[in-house]
Amino acid sequence: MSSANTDTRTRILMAALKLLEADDGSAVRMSDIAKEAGISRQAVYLHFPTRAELLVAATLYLDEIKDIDGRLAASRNAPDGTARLAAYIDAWGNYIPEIYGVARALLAMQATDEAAKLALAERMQAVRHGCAAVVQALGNDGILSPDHSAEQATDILWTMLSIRNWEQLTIECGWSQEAYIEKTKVLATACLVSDEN
Amino acid sequence: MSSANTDTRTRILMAALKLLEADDGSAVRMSDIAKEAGISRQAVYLHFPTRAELLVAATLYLDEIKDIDGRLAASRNAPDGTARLAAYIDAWGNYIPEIYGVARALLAMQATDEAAKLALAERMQAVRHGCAAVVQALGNDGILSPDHSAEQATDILWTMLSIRNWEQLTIECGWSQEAYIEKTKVLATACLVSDEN
DNA sequence: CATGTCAATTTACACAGTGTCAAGCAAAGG
DNA sequence: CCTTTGCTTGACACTGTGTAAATTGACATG
Repeated sequence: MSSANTDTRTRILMAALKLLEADDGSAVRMSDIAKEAGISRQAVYLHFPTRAELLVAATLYLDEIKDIDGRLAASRNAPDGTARLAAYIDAWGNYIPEIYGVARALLAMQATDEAAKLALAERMQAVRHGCAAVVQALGNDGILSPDHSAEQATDILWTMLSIRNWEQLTIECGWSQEAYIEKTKVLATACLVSDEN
Repeated sequence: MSSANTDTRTRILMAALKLLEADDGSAVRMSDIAKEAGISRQAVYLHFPTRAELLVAATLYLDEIKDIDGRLAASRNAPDGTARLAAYIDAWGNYIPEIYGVARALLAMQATDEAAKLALAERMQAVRHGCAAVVQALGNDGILSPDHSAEQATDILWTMLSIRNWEQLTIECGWSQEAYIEKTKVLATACLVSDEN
């Protein structure tokens, strides 16, 4: 039946997420996921033809659970460009640690697997669209730095908000999540908002 | 003989670098390197016990060839903090594309291989030291932004100059190398240099 | 009740890539 | 001439992914 089908599929995804959120995300094997889900390794392949597709499905499932769309959408209600920038950094920046385990596995896979690469690129493009909207709002307020075109400003914000940068600042440099958020707001403002005022 | 030994070892490293600089760096296998060097796969293992150690040796060899130390040292002669920041971004930023192939392979390996991870971390710490020196110079000139401690400023510059950011801006966003260098200078200045003056 | 279907199982296997091991060979140097 | 050094060939173990075939158990429908 379709519901039992969905249950097993969901169990696999939950098992994958649980393991990916543990310390070493990239080392999760199909057999580990199967064991965690309480089914055979081959049964996993009945639901997901490849490891890459399982990981992609896991990220989509995670987005659904965490309601990333709703959280990012909240930043669209901010009254002006500056508030919108801050709200977007809050929403996305605080989302990163929740998806880091899965993202890390996907990030590692993209080096070798084309499917993983495309899936990740697609998801990152969604973030880029959010950045473009923020830049647009800054432009509408007339406070976008004249140093950059809208396109360049989007590239800059998108790069500042990359998962890799979050990883480097929090995990490698030891910044707290709060410090990361606050500093990123300050830096993004310094880079994108014109200072005459 | 020791010289013949060194010759073969060097041939292996040159072969590895040649392949790693080609399009898909992470897919270079031990057998590919052996073939390129004109020796058997097993002979490679006589010189390098693991793939990770070969890659690490390749980066060290590349640094030697490209004289990274000399190039980074040049920035130490800059007259003031601002010039030193610009010189450092010039030196390191223009070095990145030359080592990108090898760096990418090492970056991909660090997800699974502890040796690769440590080697890369060590090399990146060298860059971080350069960043710390630049921040120190800015501090001596009294123009370091009061928003950040010296440590934080170092973390920020180091993160801005990461290979991942170069990759995202030039390869994914399509910026030219010149644009990357110029923009990075502007952004680093906006983030680190206090604007009262 | 018989039949078909569908999920999942077990077992087995193909394949790629890393790393190990053993035997042998060719050249240089005492 | 004999030993050492550097490399070769060939075989093999191991891990992890993905494929395939035969089987079981549940359940629904004629």
